[in-house]
Amino acid sequence: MSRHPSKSKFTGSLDAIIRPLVTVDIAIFTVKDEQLQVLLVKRPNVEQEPFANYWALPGGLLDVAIDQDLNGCALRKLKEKTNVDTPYLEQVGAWGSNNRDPRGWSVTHVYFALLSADKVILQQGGNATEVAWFPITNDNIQKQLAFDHNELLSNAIQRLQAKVEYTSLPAFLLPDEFTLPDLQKVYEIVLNRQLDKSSFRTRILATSLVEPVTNKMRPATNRPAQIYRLTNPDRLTYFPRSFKYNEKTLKS
Amino acid sequence: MSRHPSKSKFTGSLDAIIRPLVTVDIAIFTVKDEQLQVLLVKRPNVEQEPFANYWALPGGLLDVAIDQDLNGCALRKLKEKTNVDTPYLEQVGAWGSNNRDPRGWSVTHVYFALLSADKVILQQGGNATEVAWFPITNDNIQKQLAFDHNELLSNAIQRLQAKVEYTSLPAFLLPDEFTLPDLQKVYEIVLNRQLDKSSFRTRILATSLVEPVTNKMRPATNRPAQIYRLTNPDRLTYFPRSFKYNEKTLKS
DNA sequence: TCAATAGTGTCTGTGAGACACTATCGA
DNA sequence: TCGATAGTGTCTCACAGACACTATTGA
Repeated sequence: MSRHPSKSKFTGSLDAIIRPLVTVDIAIFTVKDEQLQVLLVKRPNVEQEPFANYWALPGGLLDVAIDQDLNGCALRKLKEKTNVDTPYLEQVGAWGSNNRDPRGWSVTHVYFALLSADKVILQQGGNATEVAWFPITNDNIQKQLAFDHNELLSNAIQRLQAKVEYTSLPAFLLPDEFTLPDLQKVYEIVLNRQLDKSSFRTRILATSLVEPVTNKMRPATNRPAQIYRLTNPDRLTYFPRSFKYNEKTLKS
Repeated sequence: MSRHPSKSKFTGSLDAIIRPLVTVDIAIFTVKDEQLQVLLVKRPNVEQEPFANYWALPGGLLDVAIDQDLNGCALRKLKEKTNVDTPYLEQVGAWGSNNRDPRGWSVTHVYFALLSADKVILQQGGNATEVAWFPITNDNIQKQLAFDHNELLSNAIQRLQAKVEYTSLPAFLLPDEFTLPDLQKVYEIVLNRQLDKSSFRTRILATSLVEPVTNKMRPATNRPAQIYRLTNPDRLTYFPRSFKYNEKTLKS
């Protein structure tokens, strides 16, 4: 296949086809102040831009001149807002219809990213758009967002929570070095429920997810905690069972 | 939001944006001849159509005039090929890049559908395109497909197999009435490995997935089998644990 | 010594897997 | 009676959850 086929012999027949708008939106999550938070941007108040002054997921139009692929587009938009370029990034899905954007038929591609709060430098600038963290409470955001972004965010949260039940995803929300109580706390924040300490530790230590940083303890006014780091910072660990495994049927 | 916003006040600014091609491709699975099979169509041998005579996943361009949303587009294309209009349908994800289609930047939205073979009427007609079932052997298709469809299909198969480990998905590959040995057989075909009869039956009957059709047995030259049907034909059942749950880490 | 948090041990329950066993049909 | 497949019972094992217990620090 040709890489830049703009003058390919195949282009002719498709020029007449009406193409929908194609966008990417990202739910960027972090844990700050003992809460799961998501990054939102305020939409500009300018002519021809719908949902002026509404808060929205960061994202926007795919740029066929810049973006090589969909993931690259998501990474570009993430970097513009947070200056982070190697997050945990996962595609949640695509939503497309003739009525989700007043400008016409549009398809958006939703990603979620997980970041440690200490790695983010919020880019409050550029075109004067505001950028801020908002807490997720009761597994949702308490705010009316632009477009169908409430639904998109809700799906991203559900995906996140579902995978947290049986994977090491929350580790990507922490700094490089952390204690097991830190890790448990992040699980509890994302899942919005308490976990048992003993079974949590057994489960984590039964895998090779983390390794202790030898002779490094977190000092405190109580018993100090062993400091760990990820054995393989790019690997997602799957646990043999889900944390809770006693509900049976869900909607198709 | 306006439903048909072609004359909206917001349209003006976006006319200059170069938009990628937007398509939908579907991996339509069934079980026939004791094999998992996928429906493929042969690409036409006409001017300006890339990959002439290659087999491909059914699908193609989104039509903003006909399709209300992405799922609707997938259902339309499914119906065109199989005449089925209520399959199990699930979005696998989106793949978009500047080099996956020689005609230019394109995004495709991959779905998989599960059908009982007895419900399908293959539409061998119209524009003389060939349509046929191809078996999945060794968890893959042994054939060079058009575009990046080998990769798309491979992802659909992986998603299917992963979910079969802990859901009732294979039930959608069977006729309305079936026996438990039938159901176990379909699991084994999709997973490409044997399952233990006793634990399989315990697991299925511990849920309300199926109900017996009273006094209806499948006659045979041996002990006849009880016939069951789905308690709720549109519901997907999740089992408390995966069939196999002893592998630990996978790539991020 | 005490408060506070880190970390361990022990017991229970659930459900998957292995596998031997019984049941029921037609030929 | 026998072959073949349907269907059951029993035992083991892994792991989540509950919860009581011990360990280690600074103030």
